[in-house]
Amino acid sequence: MNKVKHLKNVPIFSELSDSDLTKIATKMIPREYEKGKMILLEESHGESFFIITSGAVKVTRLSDDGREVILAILGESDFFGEMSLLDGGGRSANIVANETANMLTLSRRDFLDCLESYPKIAISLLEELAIRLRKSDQQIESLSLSDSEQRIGITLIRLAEELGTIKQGNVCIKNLPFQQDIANMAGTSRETVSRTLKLLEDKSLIMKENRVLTIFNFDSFRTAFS
Amino acid sequence: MNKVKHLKNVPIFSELSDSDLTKIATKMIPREYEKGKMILLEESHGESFFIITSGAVKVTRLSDDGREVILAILGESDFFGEMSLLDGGGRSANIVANETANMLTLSRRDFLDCLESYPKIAISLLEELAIRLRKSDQQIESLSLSDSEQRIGITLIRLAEELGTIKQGNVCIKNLPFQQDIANMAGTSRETVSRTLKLLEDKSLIMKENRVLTIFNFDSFRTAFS
DNA sequence: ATTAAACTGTGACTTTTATCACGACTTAAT
DNA sequence: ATTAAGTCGTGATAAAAGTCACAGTTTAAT
Repeated sequence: MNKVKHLKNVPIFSELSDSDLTKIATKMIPREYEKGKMILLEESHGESFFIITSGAVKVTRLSDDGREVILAILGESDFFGEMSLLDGGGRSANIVANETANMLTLSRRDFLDCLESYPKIAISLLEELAIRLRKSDQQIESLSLSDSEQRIGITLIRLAEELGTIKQGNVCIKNLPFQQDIANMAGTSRETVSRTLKLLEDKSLIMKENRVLTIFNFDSFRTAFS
Repeated sequence: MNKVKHLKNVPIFSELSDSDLTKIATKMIPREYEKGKMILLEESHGESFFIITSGAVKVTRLSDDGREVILAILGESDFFGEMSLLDGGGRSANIVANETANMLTLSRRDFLDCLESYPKIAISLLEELAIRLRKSDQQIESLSLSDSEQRIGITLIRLAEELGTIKQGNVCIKNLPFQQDIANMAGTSRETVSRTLKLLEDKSLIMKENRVLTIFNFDSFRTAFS
């Protein structure tokens, strides 16, 4: 029962004292979702706030014809669900467990109470949303005026920041998402991802074998693509 | 000196009492910006929070080669500048007066003080950011999987919601932005906007003459494009 | 270890959309 | 009223990227 330990890693809770965290922790219910299981549905009104304690989920939107846009991949200590709690709107994103994932959940009421009682949480959450909005704007920019190679490069950077581990300037992404998922993040087709990864490998910017991708010299890779 | 009146129209202040608003209003400094004047620069650290009392501004990002992506067009009672104040990050968006505009401004310190002193403001602001994030996600979706006709349609909807007036089911956008601006919002080229507007006019979905565009049957237009 | 299912690489073809070019039209200023 | 600058319409062309098809690999399950 080390809920408090998990909470400390979550940015929006990091400024609270242990005793406050303990109080909040008692209200949080742990849940487990198997790989592929839908956690939030597009049409349902959000009812809970979720913190990921292990595993990963993908945040998607589905078009009428079934094509999927991946907005983000979230991992340990990331959270979600706050959007529908805040603005009451349904139909935001779908969230699916990308691998078996454990969560701590907080009910709508308890979540809103927290915001009222601990203004620091509200302010931290504002910071977090501001950062996300910035990232969204960057992505809009990249989708608007980059070619597919740039977009895929930027997507690899997003993945590296989210899932990668750094080793002497190179970043290693274990458990690389499938090409189709990368395509859905970059707004392009699976085949184009395949060809582009090859191209980047020919340019010696990346290396990949099976599900592991290494970006050489991450800093210069980053400046080259954004 | 009717600052309070203006503040009441701004969603994030709407829940406060007149006396609180009066207190806040004394800290706000009015400023005027002429058409074309840059209000916030990409590289500068944000120093103020702005509320638009008249006129309009456009929020843009510029790529290295000078191409512009328009993220939003803001009008009366909209606000901006809160992002850099919240996360301290520089280099978010450029903001330019699209027509001569009047603002009320609040310094970084006063703004953050407001959030601490009036938790309601923080919560309202959270709602507002959640709504914006949702819109951004929608735009990412549309950029990812729509063709240019769809994207332009969606852009017209955004413009109509922001700038339009409703008349018996039709929406009329006076002061339609130039084709180049529409192109920069929709992530396409000026020529494609020209051809597409013609196409929509041929389909009798819209009508335009000079700087005025009318969308017929806005509801069905909306469902057709989103 | 075998098999089936899922994922990937790649060529050929097609579609979409950007770009270029240029004349026509508007608008605002002198 | 004339001009200049900015904006718009439209054809021709080219480039980028999507789609299709299918064989080769990898992965996971029995």
